[in-house]
Amino acid sequence: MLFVMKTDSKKRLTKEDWLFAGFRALCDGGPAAIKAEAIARELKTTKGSFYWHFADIPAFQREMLLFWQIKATTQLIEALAPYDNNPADQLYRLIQLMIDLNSDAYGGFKAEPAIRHWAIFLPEAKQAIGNVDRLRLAWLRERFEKIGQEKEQATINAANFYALVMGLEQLELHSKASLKTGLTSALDQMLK
Amino acid sequence: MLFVMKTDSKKRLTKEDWLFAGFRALCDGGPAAIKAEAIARELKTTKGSFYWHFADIPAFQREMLLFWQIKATTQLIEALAPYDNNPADQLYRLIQLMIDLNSDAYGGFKAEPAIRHWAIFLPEAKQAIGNVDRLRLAWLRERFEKIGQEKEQATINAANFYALVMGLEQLELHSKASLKTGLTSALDQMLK
DNA sequence: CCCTTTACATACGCTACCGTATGGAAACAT
DNA sequence: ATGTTTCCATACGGTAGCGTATGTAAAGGG
Repeated sequence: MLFVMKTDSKKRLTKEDWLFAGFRALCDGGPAAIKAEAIARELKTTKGSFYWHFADIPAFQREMLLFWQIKATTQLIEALAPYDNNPADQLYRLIQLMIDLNSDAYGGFKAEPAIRHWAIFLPEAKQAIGNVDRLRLAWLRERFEKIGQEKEQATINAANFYALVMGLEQLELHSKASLKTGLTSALDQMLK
Repeated sequence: MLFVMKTDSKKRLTKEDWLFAGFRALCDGGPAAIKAEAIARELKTTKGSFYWHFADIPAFQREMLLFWQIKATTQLIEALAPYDNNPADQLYRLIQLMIDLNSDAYGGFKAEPAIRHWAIFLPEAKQAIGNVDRLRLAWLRERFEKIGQEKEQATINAANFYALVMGLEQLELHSKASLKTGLTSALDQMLK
């Protein structure tokens, strides 16, 4: 059997198993749901395992954030690297990517809104989000500049485009279709 | 003495006192900080008071959401009603209003981001946010239509403008100045 | 096959919060 | 003043989570 179940038929757990379970908890219960005993029950084990893999809850949270941070920065940028010679195309492709990612990413959970929320109150999370945002914004700004915009306008458009995606993501009054038309419309306006 | 302190020199508390304290707790500790005993300490009283004014925590949360919902819907719309004959002007004025509101609103706390993220996990909050969003979006769409845009484009622009504000609000990489130039730039593009 | 390392189970004391019960003080009416 | 209502304090039992300590089973090297 090549494709084994992730949750079942495995006696010993890895750190990653715990981290994934942590993201699941975060996503459907919020930051307050990141609790050793509760997640242990979900994994059908005990917190003995948790305290073996992690020193304590804060350490666990730090590992979660680090894990996410890496994924969140490399993922999109790598996926769009092949089209690096056509920046405008990259931006339009990005829209579709965000939409797909938003519905089902990271092996079954979309963590970004939850983490962004988490960041309001946990300084560690705030820093993680900050890093990710800066990196993505720099990438976006680069595209707008490559297209030929002045630095100032490119910066504004990058921030606006990014903020728009973040905003639409949480409004949740979007069908996938209307989300795409909205973003496309905005991007059209930005590219004059 | 006309302007007395809100927090001090008052022996008996009102429901509103508790609600305000609840918002303060929400804003700097997150939804998990909405706890009867903790807030009671903050108010230098005991939870006896809490359980006299409110049945339990969920009831308290519902009252918080109701309170906020009313403020959040009436506040901006009323403030802009005087300029109802010039929709474009209203939109540009709205930008300044949002900026001011974002820095210090509702008597010292800016609750919206916290509530918006609260909404991810608490259905009651989700509904409150939904109501507010719908009402604001309808108002925005009306402006764009009055300016002369087709219904479809007006709907898109309303959603995009609103989402942009929400997104920029949480990016927190904005000075007040850059926030204004960003929003103004986007609005310029939307009004062709 | 034994023995060390790795991974988990169980039990414990501790703290923080919930919601209830009940007593009592302060404000108000008459 | 006295009774009533309004508001708060205190004490209680219960639950849930944290982190520690210690026992124990499963892998893997020699």
